[in-house]
Amino acid sequence: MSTTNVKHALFAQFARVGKALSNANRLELLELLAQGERSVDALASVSGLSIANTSQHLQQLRQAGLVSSDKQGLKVFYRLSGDDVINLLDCLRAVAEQRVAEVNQLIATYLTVKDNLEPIASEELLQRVEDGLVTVIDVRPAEEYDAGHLAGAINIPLAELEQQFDKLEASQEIVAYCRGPHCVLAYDAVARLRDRGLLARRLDGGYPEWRVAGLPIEKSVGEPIDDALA
Amino acid sequence: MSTTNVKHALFAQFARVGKALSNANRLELLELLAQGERSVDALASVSGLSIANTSQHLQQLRQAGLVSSDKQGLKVFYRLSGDDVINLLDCLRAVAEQRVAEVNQLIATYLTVKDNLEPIASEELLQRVEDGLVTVIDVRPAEEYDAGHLAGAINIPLAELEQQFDKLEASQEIVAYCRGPHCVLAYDAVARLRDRGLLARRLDGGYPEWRVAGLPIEKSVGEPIDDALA
DNA sequence: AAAGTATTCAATAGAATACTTGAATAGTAT
DNA sequence: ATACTATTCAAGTATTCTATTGAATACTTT
Repeated sequence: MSTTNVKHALFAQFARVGKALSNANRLELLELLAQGERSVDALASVSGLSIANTSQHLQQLRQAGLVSSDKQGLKVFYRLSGDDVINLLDCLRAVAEQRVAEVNQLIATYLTVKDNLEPIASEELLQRVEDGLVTVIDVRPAEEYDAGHLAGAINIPLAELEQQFDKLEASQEIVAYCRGPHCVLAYDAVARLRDRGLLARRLDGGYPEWRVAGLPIEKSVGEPIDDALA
Repeated sequence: MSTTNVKHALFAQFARVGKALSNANRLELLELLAQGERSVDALASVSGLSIANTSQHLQQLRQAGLVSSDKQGLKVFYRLSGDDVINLLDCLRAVAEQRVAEVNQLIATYLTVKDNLEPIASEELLQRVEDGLVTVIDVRPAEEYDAGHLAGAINIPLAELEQQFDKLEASQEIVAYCRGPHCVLAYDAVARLRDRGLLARRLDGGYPEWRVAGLPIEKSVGEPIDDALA
């Protein structure tokens, strides 16, 4: 193989990974898998895709090396093949946020809450948690919380936010987080909390970023995410 | 727009960036642009693509926000729209290297030179350059060297390596670098130098990574890369 | 063994992509 | 003005991708 061909072959392999990232549904599946491993039908029901379609996208992701799978009994569980995949996704999001005008427009129009809503950084949050100054809420579905969450966070799925106001102390600042840097759940939660007069902010990043950074986490169960628990 | 639609719209925007990374030729163009800005026909002739094809790929990259362009006289010059794009490309390469078996096979079969050929890290190289312990050679074409290179590096394009052995001191270690982490030029140069009995290593990363890391660089001219100089 | 469940496979239609060719545009030089 | 150059546009073809449908496979439970 000539030098030029090696170069082309290498670019072609890199392009396989790029291709895996070129479809919105696959990106959503990757974000879901970043929360923890899941079976095909769990992924299908959460993402809203058909089972067959989900299966095919997962196989493409596997061929690109981004996810791995194994069969446990009847079900096949998929997971990200490494933390470097989470980094890659965050790089992709960062570039898109920086460069694609529509992203900022979407965020500005539908997600941003007014005034002082800069997200809080991980290190700062960690400090304030240790000092007991904030209440951290995880607004993801219960099964994702169970698969792993920030140490000290309580789970209030977005759907139950209104009913569980009593869990929150009005005097303390509240920090909400969810699946990742642009996950709508946390934006939504913060907006609702602020509507009720609470001091609320969003964590800059979600559970996967926190975990990859080596910050403290807890797990309720050691099991894969199972939507039947929801 | 509902919350779910916002989420899908965001993933769709991220996917636009992924799509830009899904083609080997576009990745090659991005690597070339990481060396410095260039006109369409310079990119076409270096990459071996037709002019029209190159132009169309560049427009896709521009729509994804990865490159920007402006017309100077007759020519249109393209450049990466930010250093975060270089980071994204490195993330992509790193994941591919880690996860796609074929990448390692290509590297192992065609690029790796035997024994102690671990690449040298940027910080280590910087130290050794300051101590005068190494000769750093830039094996890219002269026009890329002119557009920017590691401070203190001398330019010996790969094609001229054999003729320019006299520039190298046999007693000193030689470090070669080129366009990026998997650029074949540096692998090739190191292999040839070692064949001649010189102590040669490869820099871990290329000029773009060095520059983005904030390490010292030099420029011969402030101009875009023009292949007519070659 | 038979029935049931989870996943994958296979076939398909419609859309998108890559590359080529030749024409159109915008700027430069004579 | 005219010729020239660099790039983009437009059209066409072969290929690839997405999502759907229904069948096939593999494992579990009864």
